[in-house]
Amino acid sequence: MAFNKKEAFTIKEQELADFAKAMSHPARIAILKILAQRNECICGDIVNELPLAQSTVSQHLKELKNAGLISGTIDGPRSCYCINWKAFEKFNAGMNSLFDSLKIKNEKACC
Amino acid sequence: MAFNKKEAFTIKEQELADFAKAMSHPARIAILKILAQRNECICGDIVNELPLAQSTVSQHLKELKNAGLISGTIDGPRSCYCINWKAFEKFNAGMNSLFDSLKIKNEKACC
DNA sequence: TATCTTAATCGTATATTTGCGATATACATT
DNA sequence: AATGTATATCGCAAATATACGATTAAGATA
Repeated sequence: MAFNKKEAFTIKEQELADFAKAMSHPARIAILKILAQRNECICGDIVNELPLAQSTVSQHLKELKNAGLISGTIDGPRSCYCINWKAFEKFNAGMNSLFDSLKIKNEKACC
Repeated sequence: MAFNKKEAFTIKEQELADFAKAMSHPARIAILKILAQRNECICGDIVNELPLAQSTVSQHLKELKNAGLISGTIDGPRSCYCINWKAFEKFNAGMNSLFDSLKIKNEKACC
């Protein structure tokens, strides 16, 4: 019964939801934080910083990459990841367009 | 084996992730959009606007409420929901503090 | 009181996510 | 060539999320 109804919504709604989903786990927030704090690209040092197995971290990195929030390049035997800054700007823009109307009408809210 | 490792991360990381999770489904984005566009509180008209069963919508509303993104009050036989504007400000602040460092160092990114 | 309307909750089926160990792959080093 | 190191992927188990119909509860109306 639990068929996927996600495609019944607009592309914009789905995109915003996908962004949010990519950030919906503390491990992935932590990864983004690490990437943001170090200005050089990081490979598997991330694994050492997190309380998770290597395979699990790799999986989280893959999800962030699929969502477009980070990009990764292979550098010899290791991988290098960076934040995709433009993706976050897009996310921000989507959020703003969602709530712009609210900012104006906010004072009329009843609960 | 898939024990919940979420509590191994910081409170801030968990809070940001919880926010994101609440918005990680297009139906919930759509609900927020409806609440933002109408400046008066909405009850179950939301159900009519969405391609989902009443029980499913109710479940999504509950999740948004648990996450603190909306508030709801009972008005006779119906329920009235509103966006919790302060919650979104907090979310925004959390996002900004996550990426402030990146804004400065961005030009050094290597991939 | 009997009935209707609105919305929450329960029970259930299915889908997706999370996490790990094991394995595979790819480059480096000896 | 053999070994070591770094990472991705596979396969599996457990946990969570999604969705719906049925039921319940509470207020409104006949």
